Parts: sequence; structure tokens; C-alpha cells
Amino acid sequence: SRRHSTLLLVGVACLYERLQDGNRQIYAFQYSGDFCDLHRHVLPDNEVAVAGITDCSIGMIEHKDLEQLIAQYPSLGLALWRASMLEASIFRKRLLNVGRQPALQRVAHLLCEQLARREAVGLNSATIPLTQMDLADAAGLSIVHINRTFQELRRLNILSKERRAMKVVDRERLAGLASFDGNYLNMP
Amino acid sequence: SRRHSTLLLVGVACLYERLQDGNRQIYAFQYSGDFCDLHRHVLPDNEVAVAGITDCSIGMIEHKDLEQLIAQYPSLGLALWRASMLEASIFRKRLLNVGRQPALQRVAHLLCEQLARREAVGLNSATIPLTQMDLADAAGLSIVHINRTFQELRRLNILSKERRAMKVVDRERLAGLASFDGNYLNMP
DNA sequence: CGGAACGTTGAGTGAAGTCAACCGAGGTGG
DNA sequence: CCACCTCGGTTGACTTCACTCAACGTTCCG
Repeated sequence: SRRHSTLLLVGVACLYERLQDGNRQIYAFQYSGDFCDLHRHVLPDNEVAVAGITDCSIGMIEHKDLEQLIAQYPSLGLALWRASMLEASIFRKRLLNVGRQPALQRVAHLLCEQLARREAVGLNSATIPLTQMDLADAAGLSIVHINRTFQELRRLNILSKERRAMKVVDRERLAGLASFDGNYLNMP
Repeated sequence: SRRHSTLLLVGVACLYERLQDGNRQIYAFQYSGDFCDLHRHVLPDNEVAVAGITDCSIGMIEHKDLEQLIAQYPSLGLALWRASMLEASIFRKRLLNVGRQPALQRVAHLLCEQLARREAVGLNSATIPLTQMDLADAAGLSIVHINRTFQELRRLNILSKERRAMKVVDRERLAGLASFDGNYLNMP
């Protein structure tokens, strides 16, 4: 059990868990400013893992230092609490989409969420550095089906290919397709 | 936007969201001691709703009173933060199961989780007061498919029928089937 | 130049969904 | 008291969305 928390400073990472059969579920993509493993504060021994999607810079903070800081600055404690509730809100929406939406809408919503979160941390390019495998594991779909879903999104002129990366060309229609409403991210 | 939070005192409730097409996703079942709508503290205008599964008693607390209490007793703030992280942990596991597990395991895991949580609040009966519709909406499956999954669980002598309610007969095998490990609930 | 990782394709399969009935237990009002 | 209604559960036939498998193409990098 670790004695520190990790903070993502630069880059994109993902939080995931792997099943016995090797299948992976990506729980969240993380951006600058996100704590990667705060949950270990409450659940030191769980199976959740973190991996970099791009190259990352990280910072560490000792648990006891963090606790001391919270004691000293109660508003930090409140901010961390709010961050946890926001994380829960994101998980809820993911659950709705994975549980109740077909592949096209599901992928569209996931992409909208990443665009919104990237924007919030100043990443304004519409080119998203995720592989089809990453998207498959986040959406709960097979790689092959993700690939075909992407082809459909490209056919609709919503996505385009840049070398190996995908680029969102028509964000409006992507959001329309997904019925995306960023309210749950605490954004406009 | 409400000025109070609701605390579930007695009974079972569920947190859910409905799609335009009428489809429902149940995010969580709630038990005595759970706050039903703390998320509104951060996201006052979201679409998440609460409904009673059984008859319920609830308590209300004004947001400003809660904030005052937290200021007065910092450990209450920490406890609420931990509760939010635990909620997030439950959502993560739900996501893993909905995204990556077939119906039988998915339903088995959901039932294991409810048994564990019921036990934690002193509800020791193995009879779970959920309809097949509730389970379907929580597992992200159709009612018809839930029904057939239940028949399979009964055929395996893991579940039985009591009147209209279901009863878990063989908790060991249910947990085995689901590869259930209660660690993510912060329980043994 | 070669290999690894990612992306694409086609064919065949299968798990879960949909539709449309019908059944059965409670509850309720005439 | 019983007819009736409603809600939840069950069934069968059929459909479809997504998965698997196995190959092949492409980009990137050493």
C-alpha cells in the first residue's frame, strides 16, 4: 500500500482494470491536474491501475503531507471532495452510455467528453491521441467493432484520419449524435 | 436548484437517469445512511433522479447547515469525501461489469454487491426486494433477457423464487460465478 | 530493411434485443 | 364476495448488433 498520491502534471493517462481473461475496461482518461490514484486513500488494495496514453509528467505527494495541507486549508479538502463527486458524475454518465446506448452514440459521447475535458485544461486540438484499442476498452466494445464505428463516423464527415490519429471534424454533429450535454462535467 | 440534501433513513431507493427514448439506467441502489442527492451540491442541475424501491423514510438537511457542520467538525468533511470516493469505486466496478461481462456474471455480481451492502446496514435477509425490471435497468439488459438469466440462476440452484421476490440460496456459488471480491466496497 | 504495433477486411457466429402474446398474483371497487 | 384490472413475470419466434477468428495492409521506428 502506497504512502503517496500521484498527480498528473502533463500528458494523458488512463485508469483501468483488467479481468482474468485479459479483457480491459478503461474507467477514465486523465488530464493535467487530475489525481491518478486518490482512491487508494480509501481503498489501498484495489486492482485499479494507471497507464500513460502519451508521455506524461507526474508529481507525488505524501499522504500525510496531503492530510496536513487539508487540515491547514479546509477549502482544499472541500475542493478534493468536489473533485471526487465530479469523478462520480462522469462515471455515472459513462454507465448510462455503456449500459443503454448503441455503439455509434456511445463512441460519439465518449469523444465529446474527451473534447470537453481537453478544452478545460487548455488542449484545444481536435486531434485525440487515443488508439482504437483505447477507445474499445473505454467503450466496452471490440476493436473490430470500434473500427467499423469509426468508418461510419468518417463516412458521416464527423471524423477524419490524420496519419494514424483521429481528428474530430464536425463537433456539432458529433454532439448532436451523442445528445451530449456537458452539464454533468460542470461545464457550459 | 434545491437548498437541502436528502438522507435515506429506512428503505431501499435507486438513483437513475432516463434517456429520451424512455430507457432507464439505474446507477445505484441506496440503503439506510446513504445520501440520495449529494451530487447536487456540485451539479445542481443534472438529470439524475431518485425513486423508492420499497417504502422509505428520509431526512433532510439544509446545505448551509451541512457546510456549517463540516466547518465545525472537519472529520465529517473527510468522512463525506471518503463516502464519495467509495461511491466512485462502486461505479467503476459497475462499469467493468456492464462493459465487459456477459449477462449471467453481470447479474450475479450486481446481486453480490447488493447482498454485501445490505449486510453492511444490517439487512441480513437473502431476499432482495428488486423487480426484474429494476435489475434489468441496473444491469443494462432487457427485461426478457433478465428473466432468462434468472431462470438459469434458478436452474443452477443459486436463486429461488419466494412469491414474487427472488431469494439468494447459494451465496458462495453466486460469488464464485461473479468472481466477486468485496474489497472495492471497503469490506472483507 | 525488418519487425512491431496499429488499423482494416470478410465471413461466420452468437449473445442479447424486440415483438407480441399469455400467465398469475394482488388489490380494489361494485 | 367476486369480477376485473394492473403489474410483474414468462414464453416463443425472429432479428440484429456486436463478437470472434483469421487474414492482410499500413505506419512507424530502430
